[in-house]
Amino acid sequence: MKFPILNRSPLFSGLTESEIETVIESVNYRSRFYHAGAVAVVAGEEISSVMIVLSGSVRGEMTDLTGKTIKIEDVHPPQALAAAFIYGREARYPVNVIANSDAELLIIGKAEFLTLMNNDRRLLLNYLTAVCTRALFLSDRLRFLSFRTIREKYAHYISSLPGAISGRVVINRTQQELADYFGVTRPSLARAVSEMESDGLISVDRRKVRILDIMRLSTLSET
Amino acid sequence: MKFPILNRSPLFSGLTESEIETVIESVNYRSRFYHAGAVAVVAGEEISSVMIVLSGSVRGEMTDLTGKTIKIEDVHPPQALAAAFIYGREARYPVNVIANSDAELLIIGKAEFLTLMNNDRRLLLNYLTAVCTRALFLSDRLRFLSFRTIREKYAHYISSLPGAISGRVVINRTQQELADYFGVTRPSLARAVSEMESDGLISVDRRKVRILDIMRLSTLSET
DNA sequence: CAGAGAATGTAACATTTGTTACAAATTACA
DNA sequence: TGTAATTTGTAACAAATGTTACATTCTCTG
Repeated sequence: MKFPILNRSPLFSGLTESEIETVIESVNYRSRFYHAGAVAVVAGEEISSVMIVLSGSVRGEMTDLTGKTIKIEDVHPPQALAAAFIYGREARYPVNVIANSDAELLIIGKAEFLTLMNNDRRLLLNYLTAVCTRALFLSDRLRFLSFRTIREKYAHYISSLPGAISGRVVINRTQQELADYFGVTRPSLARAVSEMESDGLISVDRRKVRILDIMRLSTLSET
Repeated sequence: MKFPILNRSPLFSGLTESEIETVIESVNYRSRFYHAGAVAVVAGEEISSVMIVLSGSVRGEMTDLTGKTIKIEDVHPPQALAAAFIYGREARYPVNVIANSDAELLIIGKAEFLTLMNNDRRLLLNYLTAVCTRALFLSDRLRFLSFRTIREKYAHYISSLPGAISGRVVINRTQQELADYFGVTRPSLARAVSEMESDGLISVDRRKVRILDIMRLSTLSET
């Protein structure tokens, strides 16, 4: 098989190796090598293809007006670049894409990829699942960042956990992870939580939280 | 035609009235009436169908543990409910959906809708465009909410406008809209902007902004 | 072109969060 | 089991934002 790594790609899940090969060979794909440091995509460039990392790794990087760069994220095989944006209206790459190491990308025109999905329901469902799951994730993140105060975020968060109705929940993240999820600093989160505890809203033992005053807690989630 | 409103639905754009009718009639759809106040969907319910508002209107509403409700948004014909989430992994409705007035919803099972898309490339592309555009929108919002300070958001915002390179940009939103977009209050935004002006970073005349000190401005966008 | 309504500028004070630093408790694992 | 690393708790001060209120400037429309 030409690109064995695709076996592990969610986009091709459910297809056998030979099916993947058949599918790929049925379209006008190309693969391109990039030396370490080479620019694969410039931010703002229109998205015209599906680009899948086959080997090596690339990173997304933003550049400001002075040329200073900020790394956004690494993309490893067999992930695709900006997968959830490809068919968006006037979709453009939000970041520069640069090879971390020597890397190879599989490139399939987006019209061709559409044809592939049209011909194989599994590919279609795989892609739809990926895009919709991404939208769900983004929407979920957005909800928490939209709450004004840390107390609101925390109240909303523990209310959505299983066990909230019984009044006992367990948070399965570290405080740091939760703080990152909320977009705040850890000490600020810790302070907000301990204040909620001294206000009698909750009682906290590390990751175990008891909800003591649902009424007052929920007034925090108001908009 | 049975559901003339679908003519104006982005999901069916590019199809003639009769084509839409043919498409719809080819699957197991149903339509359901809801009296004003009736609950069409309970939050947390698995998304098993595409639901399109045909008449009347419905609203998304969140309920907290005490039963208090917060209205999230109205959905009018011919919009679909949670369109971008439908094929997500274990996708569930994030909100309760309640009829504002007497309303009619068109309901097509998601497997059936998948078949429709498989059979008509235009439907497929319409849906993909909708979902990807939504992902783009969410991702864009998320970026701005992720910046810590208002100055950072503003700097990043004006840097991304056409004309930023030439140093002159025009913001085509009201201050209030921009503040909402950033998730801050309007007076806070106004203050931040006027402070940036007195710091010599920019010069502002209502919606017209001149970028005076790109270097210092861009250090604000660091992460 | 005048008046109403919308948008913007600004200020004082309250509240919230960030920053930094360190101690205490827990966990991982050699 | 003991030690290092991680995680959590807490505090003081600085910085940023929210809140409220009002003045000013623009814009639309009769």
